[in-house]
Amino acid sequence: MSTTTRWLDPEESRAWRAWLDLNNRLFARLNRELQATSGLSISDYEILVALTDDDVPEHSLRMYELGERLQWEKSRVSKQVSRMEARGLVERRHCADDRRGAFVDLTDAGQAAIDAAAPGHVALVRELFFDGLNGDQVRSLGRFATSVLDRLADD
Amino acid sequence: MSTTTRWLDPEESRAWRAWLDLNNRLFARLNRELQATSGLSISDYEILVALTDDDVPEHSLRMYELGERLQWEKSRVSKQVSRMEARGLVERRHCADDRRGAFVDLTDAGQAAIDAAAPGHVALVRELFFDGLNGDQVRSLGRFATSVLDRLADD
DNA sequence: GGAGAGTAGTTGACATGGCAACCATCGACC
DNA sequence: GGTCGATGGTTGCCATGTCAACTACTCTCC
Repeated sequence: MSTTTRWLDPEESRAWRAWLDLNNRLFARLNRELQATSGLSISDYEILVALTDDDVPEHSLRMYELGERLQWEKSRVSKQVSRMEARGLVERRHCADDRRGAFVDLTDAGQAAIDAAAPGHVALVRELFFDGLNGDQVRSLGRFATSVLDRLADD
Repeated sequence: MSTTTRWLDPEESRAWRAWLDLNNRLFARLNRELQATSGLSISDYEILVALTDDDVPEHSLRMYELGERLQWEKSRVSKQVSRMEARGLVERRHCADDRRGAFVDLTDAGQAAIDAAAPGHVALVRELFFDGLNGDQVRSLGRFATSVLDRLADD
């Protein structure tokens, strides 16, 4: 506690600031673009992607499972689903087995929305993020992300 | 527009998801920690860091300059400063030269808050982010961030 | 079969961000 | 010196996220 702080050296400081800056702008840009072209927010998009994942039968998930997959708070899931339900992108359905529970079902409109939004979104991610990275760099980035996630695991 | 979408391959997809996940959790963790140990949010912290930067005379900046440095919307700066002013961390001061303008001054309490918060915050950034990166990797991460930022520049 | 712990989901209070509209002032130009 | 576009800042409205409390079940164990 009383140890002298090891501040970031200039190289690290630059890298850290660039990282912060990068993320702010990247997400802001992706969000704006998504909003402008398809009326979806990043959060909408993430829900829709989760529901259209290959291993999701019937495009339907329990609330809590959605939360686990996205690593979201349950209240966040609940509110996001409410907003999207109001716009007709998903529907809640009561769970017969567990009367506390609820399913979230993708609607046709939701499917249409993700179909319309995905190509442009992926293209932008590619353009901004992956262009200029070769295979090795993608792998090393992946390793780095994974190693930080490991250190974050003890939540 | 009618071109077939080039979806992300499995490697890219993993890297992208890991990246998203990483950022969510990293920022959440840094925020929680900062909040718990010093009662500051990341946004508070960023403002205080900007005001205590070496090249800032008198720990005082014009609102618009704060916005430029942080790359924040002006309304965001205004609101954040209001909240921090209410807690005594900064003060607004009228600008004599330009009667539209306002300075933001760091208060003693603000200085004390950043002094108290910085060591723990930096230590956590180091522990979570830089540990396990050698100098080469830091540099290559920095280059990557910079290259993406360039592509984002046309905002 | 009933008490109590745990789980699924919702809600309310609050902090935060973005966008657009607004006000006041500045500055350039006639 | 007056007009008009640009600039600095604030505000309101809305979307989003967190945390903590609350409801309603389910499960375990006696």
